[in-house]
Amino acid sequence: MPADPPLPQRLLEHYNAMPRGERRLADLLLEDVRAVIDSSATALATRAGVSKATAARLFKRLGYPSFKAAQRALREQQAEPAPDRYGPTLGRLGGERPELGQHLQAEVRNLVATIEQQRSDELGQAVRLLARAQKLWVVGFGDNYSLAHFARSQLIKVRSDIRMIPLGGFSVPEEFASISESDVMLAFAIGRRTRSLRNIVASAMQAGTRLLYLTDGPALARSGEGSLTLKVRSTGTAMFDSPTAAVSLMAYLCAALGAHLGEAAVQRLRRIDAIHEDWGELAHPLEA
Amino acid sequence: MPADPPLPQRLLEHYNAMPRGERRLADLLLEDVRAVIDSSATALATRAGVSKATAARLFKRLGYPSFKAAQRALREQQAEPAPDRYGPTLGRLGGERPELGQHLQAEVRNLVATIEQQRSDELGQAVRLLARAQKLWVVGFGDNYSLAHFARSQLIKVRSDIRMIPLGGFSVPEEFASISESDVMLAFAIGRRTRSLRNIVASAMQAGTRLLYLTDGPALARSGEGSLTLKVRSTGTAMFDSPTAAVSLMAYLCAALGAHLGEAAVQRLRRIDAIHEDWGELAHPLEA
DNA sequence: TGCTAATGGATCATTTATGAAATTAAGTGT
DNA sequence: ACACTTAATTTCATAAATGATCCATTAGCA
Repeated sequence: MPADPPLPQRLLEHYNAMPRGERRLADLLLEDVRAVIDSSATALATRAGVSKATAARLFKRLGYPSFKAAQRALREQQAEPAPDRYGPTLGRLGGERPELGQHLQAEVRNLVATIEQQRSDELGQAVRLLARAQKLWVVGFGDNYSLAHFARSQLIKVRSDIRMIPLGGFSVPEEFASISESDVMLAFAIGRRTRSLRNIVASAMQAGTRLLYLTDGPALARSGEGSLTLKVRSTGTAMFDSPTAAVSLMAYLCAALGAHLGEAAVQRLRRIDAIHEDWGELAHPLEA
Repeated sequence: MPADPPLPQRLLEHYNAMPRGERRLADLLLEDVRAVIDSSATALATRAGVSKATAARLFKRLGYPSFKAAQRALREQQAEPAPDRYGPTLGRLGGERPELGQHLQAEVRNLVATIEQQRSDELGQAVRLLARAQKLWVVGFGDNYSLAHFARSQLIKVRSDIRMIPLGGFSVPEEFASISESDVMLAFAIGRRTRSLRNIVASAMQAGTRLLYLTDGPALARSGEGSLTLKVRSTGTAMFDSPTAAVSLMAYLCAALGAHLGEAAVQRLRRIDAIHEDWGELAHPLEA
């Protein structure tokens, strides 16, 4: 019943005050608190590249009397009712704010897992897809729309001919009709997958368009020839999933595409900046 | 012509290797690079709560021969014709894919710094703002549109009466006219801030609307009564900044709002699910 | 031009952090 | 109950980090 703060919380609270070595270990734990439960202090220290002494000190700093005590406490916490998803919200109603530390912990895990899971050659292939597409179709329905919008807003800084689906209030099939074999479709399928997505993906494959498919679910079924699935993790702590890792991966891909395109991309960026500047001036020539 | 990397890049690169004091200063600079140009080393050190010596050492670590040299270099970069954010890219052109590991590290740093920087009472206040607003105006221009869209798509799952600005092809002032004192505006100001944003924020304040302002820059100027600025870090490793941390913070806020609203939110979610299901069935009753 | 104030850079004494090794505690098997 | 093993904790010498202080240089000003 004492309900001491969970580990991620404590890590956050003391993060600033930690010296380098301890921070190294803290970073590790932020990625994976379970490690404390499973591993020994020695193993932990080794994994983080610090000495056992440092590990001991960290747990003291966090307010535990010792590593052992911390481990015990955490094991107990772990054993307690495993609240999950909507259920718990119903259960612990009444304005209980979810733990920030938990959130961070989950996000970091997602991020690390997502990024580490990527195969270098696949990323390279993805970048090439994005670069060589004649037209690029960015697809995101429902909750995926924001993600798609983000992707497009970054990609358009670096190359031209990018279409968005769905577009404004326009009917999808009409827009989609102009897709061709030399195009590429970048489709987002995080969380709830809609009918529309399945339909359009199916149509695209039928049309022979190559596909770059970002999902937190299973890979594309018949992903043959040129199509590619990138998996991301989006598990959230409370109520909703979080597209953070997807955003991050997409940000990376855009940067990578920029680097890939090289001079062309840079020039495009410059042009965009110039126009921005002009417009800024034109709109309000009075501002300081 | 050597086109040395800009300050934030360097800061991130060396961040892990920095001892506590230098890190404190680095954090300050990541929030406000301009400080180097404007302030003296002494002032900087004082602001960060470290000694001059530490400041000097930091700049040495970053690869500059001295603080002065760094300041000079940065002033030049700043003064250059176009905002040369892309300079470095030009330097290492030619399809070099940016380092995945670096990206990940930077993202995690941003995340941790962003989350850790939030004050619990402010987050609580933010949630209350979101909860009590009669109407909620979600504002995001330019690159911030995706973010705003994401925010709205999550928030709408949990409460009603959320407006989006800008909306479709509609003129902003016309929409905005109906704002009232009992409303709240959630405004995103990551990266490039547009005229429109400044205008609308100014108008909102004038109208007495409370503001929740998410930014990677300086806080809102006259943030009196009820308005609130949440700072996020968005420093990217290559070419573009990354809104990852902002997305994550927003995801948290939405979850927190859900918890805050409690039963009401859960019921709303259920209703939404039900409708989804109905529609799904109705649209394609044949699918497995 | 010469004086003053301020700023940056370097030095060094002090504090703090760190790992190797010694010590203690907790098991394990006999 | 007794070695014996293994892991945690403490100790301590060393290394690193830090800030106060001093000196040199520059900028501002009369």
